[in-house]
Amino acid sequence: MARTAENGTAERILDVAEALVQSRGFNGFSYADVAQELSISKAALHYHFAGKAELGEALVDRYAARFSAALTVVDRDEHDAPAKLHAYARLYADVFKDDRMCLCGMLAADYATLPDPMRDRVVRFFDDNERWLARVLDAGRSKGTLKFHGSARSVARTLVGGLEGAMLVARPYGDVRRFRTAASLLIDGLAVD
Amino acid sequence: MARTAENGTAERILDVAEALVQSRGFNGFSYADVAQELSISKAALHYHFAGKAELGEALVDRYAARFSAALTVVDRDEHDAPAKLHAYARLYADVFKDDRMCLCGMLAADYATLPDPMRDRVVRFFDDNERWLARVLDAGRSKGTLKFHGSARSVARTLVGGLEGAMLVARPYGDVRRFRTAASLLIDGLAVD
DNA sequence: GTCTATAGGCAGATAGAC
DNA sequence: GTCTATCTGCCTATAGAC
Repeated sequence: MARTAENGTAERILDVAEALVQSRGFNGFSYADVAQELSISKAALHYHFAGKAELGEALVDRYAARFSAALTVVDRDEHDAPAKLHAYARLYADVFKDDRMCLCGMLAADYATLPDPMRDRVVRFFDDNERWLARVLDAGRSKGTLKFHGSARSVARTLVGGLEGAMLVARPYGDVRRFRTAASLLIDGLAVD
Repeated sequence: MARTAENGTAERILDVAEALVQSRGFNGFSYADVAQELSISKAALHYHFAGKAELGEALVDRYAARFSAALTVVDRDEHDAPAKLHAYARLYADVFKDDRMCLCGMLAADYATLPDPMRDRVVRFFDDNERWLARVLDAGRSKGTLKFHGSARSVARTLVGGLEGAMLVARPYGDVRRFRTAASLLIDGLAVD
């Protein structure tokens, strides 16, 4: 595989940084936090990621790639639109652990303070999600398994916002059920009677 | 009125700090930012608010009081449930200006890093909102002007989350219409056909 | 690749004069 | 009430040894 040894460390840095950003926000964690958690020096972090901005970019890239891969799996495993939507909501619910919320939802809150390259990536994440959802919604309406008013794109945006917001508000209560109930209501509202 | 002169400064501090927190988050602004904007010294800020934590508490208190007062006005001016819900959504839309989102939505993102007194106030804000909405929803269902599945409390939570999330996601796009479209879809889904 | 040491800046906060 | 001056600590980042 000719894989260099540094790969392990970079991944572990991303793992720790990701958890920190998801729970504390981009301005709520430091290189020192990551270094301490991994028992390495701050300087070592700078070897793998030039600065916080570059670490942030890598964070969103990896998160978006994983999410995209998960959507591909959903497309492969679920064949009707309602099932795809429930699987989609489950992806969000899986994120909701250890005080975490969606990485990009958190970064949307931090948006005003983010460097441009990170901003672009966050917007692209939402765009990709909306596109995927709009496709599922359109297919469901055509097949008669879903019904809704307005454009598929509008409903897709409402769903993304609704799920992100459900995580945001559920987190202070530390209660996953709060998220799941909201997610179910959002999606069941699209079911045919 | 026997109102002391310091009142003006404290209010202006709160105004500036509020705007900063709503756009940058609680960890994204500093006493120096507020001081510079008002052309006063950081030490002057500490005279009015002992520390950042106390400033944060005052911020949420004032915001919650204003929101509560606005809900009272809605109750007085609007008499059917659908109109109240639309007025409620308008309160949110009014907040969405100059890169701002709901103060408590932003603080929900920062929740893991907040001091306890601020946490309690944020949760209370959401509780109050849910209680008000649940009351409106129940009344609307009884009167036959609204229809929905599940408990009024669950739908209330879904609405709060949906609206907060709609702001969160619309902000990176700097597009109020994105928020309004989502808000309309959420509320129109409760209308009787 | 990882370390120690350190630079340079900004954070929140305090002391004491006016 | 507001100021200047200052403290302490943490932040991101770099230099240079191993």
